[in-house]
Amino acid sequence: MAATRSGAGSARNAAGGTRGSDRRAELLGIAARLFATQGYARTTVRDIAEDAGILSGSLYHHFSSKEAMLDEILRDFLGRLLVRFTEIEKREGVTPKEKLDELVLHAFVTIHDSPHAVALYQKESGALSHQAAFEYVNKYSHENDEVWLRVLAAGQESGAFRADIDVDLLYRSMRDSIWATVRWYQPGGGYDPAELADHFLSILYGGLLAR
Amino acid sequence: MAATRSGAGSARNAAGGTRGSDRRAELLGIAARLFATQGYARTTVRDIAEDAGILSGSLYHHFSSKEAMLDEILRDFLGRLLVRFTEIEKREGVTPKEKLDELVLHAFVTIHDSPHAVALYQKESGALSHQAAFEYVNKYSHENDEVWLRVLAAGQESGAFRADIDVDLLYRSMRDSIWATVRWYQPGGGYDPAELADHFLSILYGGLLAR
Amino acid sequence: MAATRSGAGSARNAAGGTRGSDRRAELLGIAARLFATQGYARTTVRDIAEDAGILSGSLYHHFSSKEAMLDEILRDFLGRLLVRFTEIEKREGVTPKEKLDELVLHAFVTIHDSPHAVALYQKESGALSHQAAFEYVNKYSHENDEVWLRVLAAGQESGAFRADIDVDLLYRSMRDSIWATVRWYQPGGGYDPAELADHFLSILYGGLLAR
Amino acid sequence: MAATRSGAGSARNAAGGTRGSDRRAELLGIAARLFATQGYARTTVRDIAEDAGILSGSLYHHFSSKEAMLDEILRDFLGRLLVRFTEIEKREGVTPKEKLDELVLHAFVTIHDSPHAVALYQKESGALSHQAAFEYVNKYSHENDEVWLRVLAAGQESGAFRADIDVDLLYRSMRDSIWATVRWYQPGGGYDPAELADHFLSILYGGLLAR
DNA sequence: CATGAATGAGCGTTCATTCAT
DNA sequence: AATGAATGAACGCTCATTCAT
Repeated sequence: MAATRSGAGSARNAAGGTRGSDRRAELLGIAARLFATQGYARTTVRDIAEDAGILSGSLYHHFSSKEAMLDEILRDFLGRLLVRFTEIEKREGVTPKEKLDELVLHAFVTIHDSPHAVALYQKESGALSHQAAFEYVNKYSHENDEVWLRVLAAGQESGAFRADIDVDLLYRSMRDSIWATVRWYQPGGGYDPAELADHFLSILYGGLLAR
Repeated sequence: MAATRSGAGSARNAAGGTRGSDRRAELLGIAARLFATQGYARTTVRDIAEDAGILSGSLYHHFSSKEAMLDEILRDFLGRLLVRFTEIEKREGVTPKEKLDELVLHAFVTIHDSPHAVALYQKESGALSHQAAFEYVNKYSHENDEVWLRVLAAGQESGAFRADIDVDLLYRSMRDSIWATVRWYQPGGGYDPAELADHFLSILYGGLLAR
Repeated sequence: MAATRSGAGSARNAAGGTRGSDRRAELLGIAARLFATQGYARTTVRDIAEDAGILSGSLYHHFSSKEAMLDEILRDFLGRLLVRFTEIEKREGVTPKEKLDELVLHAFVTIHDSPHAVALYQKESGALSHQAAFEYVNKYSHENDEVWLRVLAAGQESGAFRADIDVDLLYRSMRDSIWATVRWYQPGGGYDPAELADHFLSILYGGLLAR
Repeated sequence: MAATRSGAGSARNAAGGTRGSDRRAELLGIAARLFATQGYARTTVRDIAEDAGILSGSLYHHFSSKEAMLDEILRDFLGRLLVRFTEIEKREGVTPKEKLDELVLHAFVTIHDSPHAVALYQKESGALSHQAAFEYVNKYSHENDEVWLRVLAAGQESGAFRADIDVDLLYRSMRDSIWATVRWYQPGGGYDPAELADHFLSILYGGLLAR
């Protein structure tokens, strides 16, 4: 859907540049911020329109519905994420541990770069997962999960990671603890993504106990 | 609050049990389940009433508002939690590591016993934290945080836990990863609270790397 | 209706005195006060019940509906008033001016004795006058009007009152200005009914202009 | 307030008239009529909308609440009234009696021109006077009272009016009897405002008694 | 007599959406 | 592109009333 629309957008604007597309992106940015901050249900189309300096009816020139905005934001976000994670997994000549390092780092970088989309996904994916129109959210999520699980399993197989660990449980633990960071993370607020990744991995790899 | 009311109920109703109180509790249970499942905003009072087999107006015989139901659920849940956590921290002749074991175990037990209240809190506390009427949610949360942070700090001081770890970051990591379990945990579905606690602590204490 | 009910009441209580009747009167007093103070529509049966120390459902043991309470209050009030006004008009060997004096005095005395019923009537008669169930309010009011108009006309005929005055307009003026007193009159607050009557009549008879 | 808005309206809409403002005014007129006829509490927003040929929700495009409609009606009415009364009081080279003549005449003209606003004020001011949001009603009322009281007192001081009269009582009498006219006054129904004023003043000045 | 749980209709209000201009 | 008036469904809530206990 994101592709369809942005295709239509650029078709309309073939000569004049991507002015329409810019406006779309701007509006989506506003929507993402509000959805992330207040929750999708609590955010009204009037909130979004007001923030953009137009009337709510005018939003419908750009998007067919409030849900379509949510859809576009999530589809774009999850798509990009999967592309990057897959890229990391596919890297050749790289150990599973190094891949895990990269995955974790990229997750924290994503939180830094797209905090609203991340927060939005965290907040709403639960409610969305039972709606037919958002089937793809489950699909993307599942594919992302698979990447991480394969890397963890490869680490166990290679003997780098402890064999007595349930990778399913471990992965859920890691995932939740990494992505939940978005709730308190503030760009330029004491930690940068690399530091967070380092710290997280330091505990993960070495454990809490002193030796 | 629930205790107060059920106390009043049984005083009035010494012989026949606390029938009125039971109804309240029943309705609160339904509300908690729906709030947790669909989100507070998406749950209508008609949903709750229908589930209870009455009309929406009849709910107001028991509760003054939809918000009052949310309030009672959260207050009760957070109150109980703080009492238990504080109890664990205050235990004498117990090492910080043993206290942490107990805290983690109790968290997983709480997820098992009160999954709806936990999920509800996870979902809504963010939105609630800016509302004056739910100030107490922040207060309780903060006090719970303090218990865990003191135990972690004591562990560092005693030399049991690594000194090079930022306890704030560590605590957030642990907290998010433990409580997020509620999203997928199913009573009687392969794991019990003790297993989850053991597994979690095993990774936490020993780290992921094989030796 | 008032007669019917109070008849039924005393029949029920032939042996045991008028205990039931007292309770009725007490409840009607509370209702009258609240109707007068807040308006009929703004007063809920819960307000009345709460003021009486019972639950709203229990009111229906005494009265068949909220409207029945209003009905009984108004019927009683207007009935008594008409009896007294008629009595005054019928007095023999009394001049029209003296009758007018008496009517005015009795009006102020009524305001003193039954402020709630008066205020209630003032407030609600307009809305009631178009409802079939309250036809009798118009009837009573009209009969009261007729008494006053006959006395004023007799005064003109006797030569005591100016002949160039439109008695209809005059009566409405007097009526509104007398009964509106209830809005600010406070028993024991500086004026008593006789003073108010005197003052009112002094201006009415003598005019405002100095001579 | 109406003036402000219609000003804004015509600025936006210089050529085509104040269409938006007209709609507001039209809706306010309908509301005023219904509030006056049935009472504010008994009038539903659905009544108003139906009368205007729209749905109740559509009213909220023009007004933020039912109360806001009441507010705008009353504020506009009381504001205008105070302006006119003050204007009359301030007139130079005019005796107190002549000022009183003008005040009375203007009151009857107001009843003729704005019967709904007058009736609405008469009916609801009592209930409103205890609500913080309608504080201004008391303020305006009190200022209007003061104008009349000063004119009456000046009349006494100048020797034109009887000195043995309690102006407070007199004013309340006059006020209630004048404004209550709205309950039965019908434009084009036998009396015009000037006749009513003349008749009222004739009795007031000359008294009822024949000489 | 009174309780207390429940009804059912209706209320003021919100909000995503439509559409003529 | 945008406006602004309107829709229609739904929402949280109120309240007079009923009735089994």
